[in-house]
Amino acid sequence: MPTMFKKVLNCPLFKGISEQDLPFLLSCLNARTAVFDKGSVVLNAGEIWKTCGIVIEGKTQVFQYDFLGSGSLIATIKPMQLFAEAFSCTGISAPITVEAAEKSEILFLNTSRIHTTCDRNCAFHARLIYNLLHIMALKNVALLQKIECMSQKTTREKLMTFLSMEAMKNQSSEFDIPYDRQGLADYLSVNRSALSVEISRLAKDGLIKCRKNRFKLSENSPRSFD
Amino acid sequence: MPTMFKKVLNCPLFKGISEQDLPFLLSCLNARTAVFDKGSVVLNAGEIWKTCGIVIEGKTQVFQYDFLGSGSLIATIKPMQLFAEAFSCTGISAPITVEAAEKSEILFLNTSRIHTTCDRNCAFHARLIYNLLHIMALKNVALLQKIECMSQKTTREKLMTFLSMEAMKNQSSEFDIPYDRQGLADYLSVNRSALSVEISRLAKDGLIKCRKNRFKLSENSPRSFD
DNA sequence: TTCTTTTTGTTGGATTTCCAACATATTTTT
DNA sequence: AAAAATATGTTGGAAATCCAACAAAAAGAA
Repeated sequence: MPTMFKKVLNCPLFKGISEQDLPFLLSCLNARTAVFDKGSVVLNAGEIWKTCGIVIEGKTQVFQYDFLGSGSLIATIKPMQLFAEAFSCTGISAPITVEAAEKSEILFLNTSRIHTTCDRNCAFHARLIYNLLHIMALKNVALLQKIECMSQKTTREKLMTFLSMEAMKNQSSEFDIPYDRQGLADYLSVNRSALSVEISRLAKDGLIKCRKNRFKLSENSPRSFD
Repeated sequence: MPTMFKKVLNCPLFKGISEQDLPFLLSCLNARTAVFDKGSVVLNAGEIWKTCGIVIEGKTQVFQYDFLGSGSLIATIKPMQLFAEAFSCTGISAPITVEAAEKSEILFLNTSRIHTTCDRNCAFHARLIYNLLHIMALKNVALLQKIECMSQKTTREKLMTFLSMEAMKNQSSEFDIPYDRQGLADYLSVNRSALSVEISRLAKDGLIKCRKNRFKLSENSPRSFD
């Protein structure tokens, strides 16, 4: 456990929390850890989930099973990332299943203990609430951006919308994207080969330059960010 | 102002707050109201926004302007609904523009005052934080559901995913949807006429029954909820 | 009611995407 | 360095979507 303390301080949820406060805080949040073998189920769809999870070590994957029973990968949760925080806040039954993609150690926190100020009225509690709000707000923005990309009509527009956003984030017309081709295709919800075709076409039309994961929007592109 | 007090108590953000506490709370949150004429801009894209807004009366619309400068409607905000709460929590510059669709009265609240416990350590503050977390979590879930629908490959799958979710929410295989055909087409990001075709086809195939906005999933449909 | 306006359904052709199959390039392993 | 594995680019036909135009139905106004 103590070895885990130092790691967990890097989690955005505990940003600004000092190392000596952490043990109190974790007991306050009813924290418990568990280790899951590769392929085992961490959270089953349909359950009412009162805790959020933080991946300490390993990797878990979030699946959504549709009405036909076939599952699609929604997200991959890496160390220090949260999952199920939204569902545990709403009290609805989880529409997702979480599985360990490899042997993983998970830290579970009672979500309601985060926003319920405890008797001890600890100072770090306010910071924790701020952090959780911040994380949820960021996820919200990220989801909105994905929707904005996906709702474009053509693959070309989806791609340009995505690249414009990335340029904006990086404050530069030249930047690396965090996906490989298949990953980007999944994110934009288009066919991989169709995506490759469109990247080539945009390059041929002089709107972008692209080498591997590095893109550059041309100056004559509708908006540039130099 | 006092006439507005009673109305605002119905806003989910103030759920559980008593009428006599409200004035203190509003001053705590640096509340101010403003009236916007039809067509005027409430919030301009690019600004760093420190407040969230609540529509008291009227209607506002949220637009997202893409890299070509053409805007698409993201959401319509009706009385007692919040907007810009996610952006004001993150501190990023707003990627959206909010306009008054009709003459509207807006209540602005300093978001940071919500999660920063004030000196007075007021009891209702905890409730407010809980409410804000709940609202953001619900939005998060709603966005995830929209993404799940949109990421289906075919119009038929998009539609069935949406209808299954609605059936789940209503705990029944028969339910009303909150969109007309054009609205549903926009939500799923498909062509309206293609949507109509698919609804007819699903009905012909016996998977659903549909009359106006009322749908019924058939018993032989992959999942039913009776 | 009748007329007008709005919403929804239907059709066919143009356009776009998907998909499988394969070529080429890049990375990793031996 | 060679071989294997993985990632990316390219092609053409099949399938799905878009789109405009119009028909039918429903809702609202006169």
